[in-house]
Amino acid sequence: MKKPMHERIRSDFEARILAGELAPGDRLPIEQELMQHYGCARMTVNKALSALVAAGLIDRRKKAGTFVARPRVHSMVLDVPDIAAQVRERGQVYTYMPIVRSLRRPDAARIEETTLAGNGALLQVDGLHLADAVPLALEHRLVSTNAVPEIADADLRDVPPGSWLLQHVPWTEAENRISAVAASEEEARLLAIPTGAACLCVERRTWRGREGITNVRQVFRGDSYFLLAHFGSTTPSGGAAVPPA
Amino acid sequence: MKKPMHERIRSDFEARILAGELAPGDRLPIEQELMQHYGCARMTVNKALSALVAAGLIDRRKKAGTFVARPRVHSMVLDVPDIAAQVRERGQVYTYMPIVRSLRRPDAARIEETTLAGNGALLQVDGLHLADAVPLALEHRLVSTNAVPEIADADLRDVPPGSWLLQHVPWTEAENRISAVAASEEEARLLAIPTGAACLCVERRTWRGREGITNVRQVFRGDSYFLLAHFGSTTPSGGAAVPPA
DNA sequence: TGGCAAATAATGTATAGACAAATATTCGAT
DNA sequence: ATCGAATATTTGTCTATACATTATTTGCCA
Repeated sequence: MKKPMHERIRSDFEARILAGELAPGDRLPIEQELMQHYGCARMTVNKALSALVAAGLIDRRKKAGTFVARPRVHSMVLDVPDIAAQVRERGQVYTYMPIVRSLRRPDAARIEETTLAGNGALLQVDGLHLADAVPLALEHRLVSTNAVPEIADADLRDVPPGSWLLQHVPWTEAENRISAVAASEEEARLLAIPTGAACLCVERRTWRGREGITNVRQVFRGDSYFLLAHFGSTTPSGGAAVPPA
Repeated sequence: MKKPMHERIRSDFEARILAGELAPGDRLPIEQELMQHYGCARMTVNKALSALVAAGLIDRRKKAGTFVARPRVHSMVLDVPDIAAQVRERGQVYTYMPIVRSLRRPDAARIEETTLAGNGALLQVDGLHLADAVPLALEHRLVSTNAVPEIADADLRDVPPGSWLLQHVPWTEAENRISAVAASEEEARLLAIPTGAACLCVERRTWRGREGITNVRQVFRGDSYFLLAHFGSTTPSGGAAVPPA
């Protein structure tokens, strides 16, 4: 319980804001009052309030004062799946089935391919993720050989390329686009579902600094998979896979 | 150009880390060296590095030093949208069309309803979100009147209940379940899509402390909507809606 | 009254110094 | 050589003070 002073001030106000005791728009005491109330220096108060600004809980304006911010976006933590690990965690047998592996030039008609490849080549790796021998997700991946030249020699027959990349290439930035799509005829055949069935589609792009590393599109059977995102103190299990019916 | 010193130090290292010049695990100079290099006081260096710690870009250990953090693989930030704000941000006209509003006892057969309501009543609010008069999402919401007694008197004819709740009730914990579903016959009719079409489904539960506030299920037209999740420093726009074709 | 300029109140940044806390390293005793 | 204690290094916190910045308010003047 011997938290530092600035942390105590910070969490005090965090708690009061989250509890609704301080409503959006309410004004907080000025730093002078707070340093008297807590019996500390102004720099200490300032550090606490700066942290709340960084967290988006309050706004501060010179001469005007400090105010509780209006909540805008709900930023939540999304647990991005490592499919293999997740399936095994459920006690199922995970299998990866390679479909396509080809080293090629980017298709000039596709902007995202030329953007990713730069002046180099692309490795395309398609495959199927299975849980207990039942298709779970179809993966289509492009890797920039500029960013990851080693991958041309890697053995990707048993290891899914996502796991291989995680081991070998650190990334600094990533973006996921999550949508619902109807299974195309080919996707449906590979996933053993009817054409047009609802599937969860995750498209992820990964960078190191400005340089693109890999783009991947994963199509999950809609009846077998969902993603979990949460916000708060309790940290439940990560993303979750539901066994195919 | 006249950025404050601590901000200059912070962004310097942010840039070098994101560019890959400083790789995960690399050690940064100690504060003494940095204050000499930048010609400033140690508190200023410390403030800059503290900000990078808060951003998750570096780790610091006493006596050991400061190191570039390994990117957390599993968790990304998901920006959960306020639908109305998002649609307006795209320059479209947002409309909310109420469908059902009923104050009732929880259905004893549904565990999630009794759990949410406690010993109080439930307000059920169903409605349709439209962008430029085209259906975008169908929303089914339950609100605990124990947690939010004021909502019984609120005028929810024009304001979607999600926006109203955002303004009036802060929450401390939330969980999202994201999946792909096929539109039921009724959903398809309201969304003006074929029965069975792929839709993105977001089911969110929200708490303040231990007390449940609201459960909501939003079904988005799959051809019109996706979610964005992000990891990294550059913070682009939040979740995004695509105009219906 | 209206508009512009000065005063003022609040936050923002920075300093030098001090001590606390944690942990890697060194050194000593077994 | 091994374990444990002492030491040194590095970050963490806090203070008291100073001046800069900015937006609000006041007040003067037309």
